[in-house]
Formats: sequence, structure tokens, C-alpha cells
Amino acid sequence: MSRPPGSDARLAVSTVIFALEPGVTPDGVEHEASGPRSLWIPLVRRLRGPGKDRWALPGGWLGAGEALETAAARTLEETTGVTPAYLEQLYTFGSPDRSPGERVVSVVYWALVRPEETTGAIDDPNVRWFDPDSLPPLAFDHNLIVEYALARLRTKLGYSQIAHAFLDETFTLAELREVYETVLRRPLDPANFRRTVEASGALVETGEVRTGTPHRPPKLYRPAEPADAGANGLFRVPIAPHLRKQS
Amino acid sequence: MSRPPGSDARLAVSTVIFALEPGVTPDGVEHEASGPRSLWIPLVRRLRGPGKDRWALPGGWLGAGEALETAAARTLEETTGVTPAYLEQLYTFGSPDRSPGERVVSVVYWALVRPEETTGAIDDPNVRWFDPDSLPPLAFDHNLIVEYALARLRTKLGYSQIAHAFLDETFTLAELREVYETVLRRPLDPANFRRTVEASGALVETGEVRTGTPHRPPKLYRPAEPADAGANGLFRVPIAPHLRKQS
DNA sequence: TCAAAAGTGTTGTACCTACACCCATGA
DNA sequence: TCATGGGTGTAGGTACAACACTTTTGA
Repeated sequence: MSRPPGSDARLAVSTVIFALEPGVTPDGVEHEASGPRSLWIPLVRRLRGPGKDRWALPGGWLGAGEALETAAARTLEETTGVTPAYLEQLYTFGSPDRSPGERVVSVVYWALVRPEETTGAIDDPNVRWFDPDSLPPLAFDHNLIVEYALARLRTKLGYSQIAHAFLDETFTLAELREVYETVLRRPLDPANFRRTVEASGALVETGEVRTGTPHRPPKLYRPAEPADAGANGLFRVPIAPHLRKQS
Repeated sequence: MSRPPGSDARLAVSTVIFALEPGVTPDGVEHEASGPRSLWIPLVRRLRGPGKDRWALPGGWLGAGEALETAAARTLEETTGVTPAYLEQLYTFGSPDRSPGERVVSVVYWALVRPEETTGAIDDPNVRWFDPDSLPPLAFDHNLIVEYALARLRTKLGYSQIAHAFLDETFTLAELREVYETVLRRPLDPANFRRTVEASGALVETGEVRTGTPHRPPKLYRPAEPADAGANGLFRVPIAPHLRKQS
């Protein structure tokens, strides 16, 4: 175990950032429950090096003495100006030929961000938001990475409460259901959705209702206490039953 | 993105190797279905450096131009002399302080091996097999890693067919059930187990039966075609329903 | 013929789906 | 009052758990 020459790979960190496209508001006003949303991810244009001029996941090199998750949050913040509401390690990609010319091992994270936080960096010409289900050819193996992250997001939605990370502190059940419908790309029965979520114990009523709607004011909820067991968020307990990816 | 000084972390690869302890056979003869088994993992004694004299996961440095999974399989083979029947990336651990004195980022894999392959390296004094549920304090953060791998194994058993990787080419339903019972640490109803597995389509009959038992000869099965979609085994489709970790 | 494991049948329960229906509000 | 989304009730289906039962072999 004396130091062999092998360890010359460079360590990079990238993040697949998921957001919900805010509802189409021609004026700048924040409309609640406005229009059909869709899943969006931000990509950055590579200005140099391999994969030049192609779109790529935001990321960067791991800093000295920097934790992996910290590096992911940092590069994410540098790109989009948001702090992630949810951040989890996805996978580490390290094929020797994935970056031409040099050996790069990328620890990839995925993140969920709230919609109103995504308006910051949108008008940078080198940052563009894409529909993750129909991407152009990206730099390196990033198409594969996004595909994998998407699958993980859709699967994990069914047995955890990550959907909350797309929403504000308080939200209605219709808004939460809209998140599920958008991510899973299928409609859900409002009645059954309500019962399933209520039975899971993941939500508590705030006692408030959302006013200003043209109809009956819906109750506002907020997430129950996270109660995340395990060190450094590695073990997140599945609670909410059965909103699976496939019917 | 010009090369910053940050990338000085060393890249290591470790593997949590799961096996089933072979049934207790005082003679050297291979007895089928002999006695209650238990889950076993091999650890190696650290002979130098940080964590000296403690037990640790088998592993090593990533070789130049070597794929991560290849490095995992290589170090696994060097330690135990077996080729894994199943190998999957678990998580990448990279806290700055996890190894005193130097920055090490470890890409950790987990593997399943067949029981008769585990007899090779057992008598090396620097390799010992442990019950993963009651380990001594290991080097570095390896206790946490084993705990995480165990959770993944038990969860994944419920929605995939990895249990086959513990067994030979052909096996009886009782043997397969014993794998589940050992890993999940609870008894399963033979009748319901049979129906669940048969309905999953994961098994096909060989037409043979296992003779030499004192009782009715059971049919022998083998796994159905893997049908693993997706590149490099990243996407493994869940099929077998509902043999969950908790009742 | 007996013991024990292999394999089959059956019933209850829990949960999910579908959809009918009532409730509350702004316009 | 009406339209509409919020919210409740309920019947049918599916799947799993429990366990009684039959089958098949070696001894």
C-alpha cells in the first residue's frame, strides 16, 4: 500500500439541479397556482476545454479540505445563486475515457430548488434552462447522468417527502399534488392523493387557509418535522406509501 | 476553470463484500441446505498507516486508466480470491477529516459472492470474517459504511433479484427463501414466498429436482434472463414485488 | 407407515382505485 | 345562484398474510 502512481485522477463535483418552471406570468407578479408547470434543469455552456460550446452540468473542482457536499452546494450557488432545498449524492462517474485527454472522476449530486429562487441567473446567456426529458447532446456523459438523476427523482418521490423541497414553507395539497403530477407526468386523483398524504403523517395543518382564490379557500400545510435519522443525511426514512413511478 | 490547486485528494476504492456463511460442516464435504446460515463480511487488518492494527474494508488506490468498478473488482479479488457475482457502487465518502493526515476520497462498492467461493482466503490471519451486525470499531469511518451497505442490501432485496447472487446456478426455492430469511432476519411463509417469487417471473424451472434429500425432492430453478436495461448496469429494473425490509 | 419438507387452496384484511357526492367561496 | 376547486364517503378489486390441507419422498 505504498503510494502507487495511480491516483492522478482529478476530482470534480457536478450537480443536476431540478426546479419547477414557474407558471407563465406575463407580468412580473407572483401568481400562485398559475398554469401547468414543467420540470426544468439549468445547464451551463462550456467556454473552453473538452466539450467546448456544448451544454454541461454546473460543477467544478473539489476544493482542498472541502467536503463533497459542500463543493456541490458551492458550485451550485455560483451558477444559479440559489441554496438548494434538498441535496443528495447521486453517483460517482469515473470511466477512464469519459473526458478526453485527462482522467476526471466526477462525484455527482442532485438538488431540488424552490421556484422563486430560480429567477436569478436566468438571463445569463451562458446559463439556460432545459426540459430534462428532451435535451440536446451534452458535453461528456452528461446526458446519461441527467437520465439517471431523473429516474432517481421519480422513484424517490414515491417513498419520501422530497416533493416538499420544490415548494415554499407552507403550501396547499393541490400545489403538492401538482408537483407530483409534474414530475411523474400523470394525473393523480385529488381525493386519494389527499388521503394518502394525510395518512403518511408527513404534513401538518397550519390552521391558515389560502385566500384570494376564486373558489373555496384551501388549507395550508407545512412539512412535519424531518426526523431524519442517521448521520449526515445518509439514511432518510421512507414514510409516504405508494405514489409510485408507474401505475 | 483553469486548474486550481484543490484536486490533491487521493482516490481510493473499497468494497463491502457480503457472503453467506456456509453451513457448519465438521467434515469438509459440501452439504446442501446444512444448518442456519448468517451474513458474513471479510475485513482486512491494517498493517500500517492511519488506523494501524484495526480492521478495515478491503480496498486500494485507483489505478491509472482503471475504471472504478474494475478497481473494486480487482481489490476484491486480491483480498478474497473470488470474483463477485454482483457488484454495485454504494456511495462516495469524502469528508476532509475521515483519514488523519491526508485527504482521501473513497468510492465504495458493495458485492455479493457465492458461498463456496469464500473458503479460499479464510485462513489468512490478516483476513477475518465478521458478522456485519456486530462489528468491533473499524478503521476510519468504515463502521458507518458497513451500516449503510447493510441497509442497502436489505432494502434492495425487496425489489430486485440480487438474492440469486448468493446462490449457485441452480437452486431450490427453500434455498432462495433461506437467503431472504438470513438477510432480513425474519422467517418467511414458504407458501406465500413461493407464490410471490413465481409471480415475479424472475425464476424458471430447470426441469430437474434435487435428489438425496430425506424428503420430497424439490424442483430446481435458475434465474430468468437478467434483462438489465441501461448502460453499465446503472438502471436495474425492480420486478419482484413486496419482500420488504420491515413487515 | 411415518416424519418432514414440497407444494396447493382458501379466507380475511388492508390498502388502493375509481367515482359519486357534498361544501364553501368569489363573482 | 352558479361555477369551481376543496374536501368526504363508499364500493370494488388486488395483493399480501395466515394457516389448513394435500403430495411425495427416504427411511
